[in-house]
Amino acid sequence: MPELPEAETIVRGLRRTVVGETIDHVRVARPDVLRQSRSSFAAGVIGHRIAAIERRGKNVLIQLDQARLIAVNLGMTGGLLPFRAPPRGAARPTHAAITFRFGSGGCLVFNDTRRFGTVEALDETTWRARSSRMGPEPLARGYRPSHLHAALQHSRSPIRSWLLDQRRVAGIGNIYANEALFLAGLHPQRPARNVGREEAYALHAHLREVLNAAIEAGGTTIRDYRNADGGQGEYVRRLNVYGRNEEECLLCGTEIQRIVFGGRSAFFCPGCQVL
DNA sequence: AGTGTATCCTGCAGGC
DNA sequence: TGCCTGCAGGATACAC
Repeated sequence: MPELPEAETIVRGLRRTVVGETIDHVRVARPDVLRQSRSSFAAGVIGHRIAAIERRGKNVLIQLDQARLIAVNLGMTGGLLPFRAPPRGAARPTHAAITFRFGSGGCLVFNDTRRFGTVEALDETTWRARSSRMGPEPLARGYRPSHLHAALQHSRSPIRSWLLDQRRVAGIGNIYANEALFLAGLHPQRPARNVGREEAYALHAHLREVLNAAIEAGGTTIRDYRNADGGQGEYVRRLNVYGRNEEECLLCGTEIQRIVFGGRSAFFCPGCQVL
């Protein structure tokens, strides 16, 4: 589910609600989302204060005191829901996997229907090593079009697969990869190394444009995704190709096509994106 | 270095 | 109504 814009929306919501809270207790309802034993996870979080909330790619980072943090990968259906008091009745999350209880009486729930998400307590050093294996942040000021162009030249893989690889660029998933490729006029199966300078520059600009616009819209809700307030992402209204197969291209009227490669659906306009 | 396939899960839509 | 198939914002491991 959540890509960079959805993770960013969640991060912004949590900054307003859970920073400053102290974790008094943790309930692990679904141990399979942990990447470590229940006991080392509990030992790594209990008694710690939440100092800040950050994002790296699609991961939400809950920064704790004493150089520790909780790294949350949201997977396909994961979400982080803050509550001022223990939720009752209809407000209760449907698939609570981990619940962090605060000294204030509030709590933070990692809710994940399919449980492809992961939650892990780490120290900063371990996280930094992990983070160094991920690609650059596409929205970072220092990430230039020339960097994208240069990196593309090393790979024969289809550009859509290249964009989904978190080791190459961090945070891009299937929705925004497809949308940016449409705006840049690039066929999803175009070999990365064949993308010319001008095209790479256009892709860089459209990637940023799509990600920024999606953040502004609060993300994209297809079915599961909800922000920290339970609201939906409005970017779904601005999708040009994702999920629009057999509909007309909004630019040229050609029928949007769906193909499958790399185990994922790709959506494109055969008129605007010629291989 | 690629690709295809399978795996981890649940839920929903569509066809019959 | 119910059963079946296919599909899903992700990540990884495997064989070829």
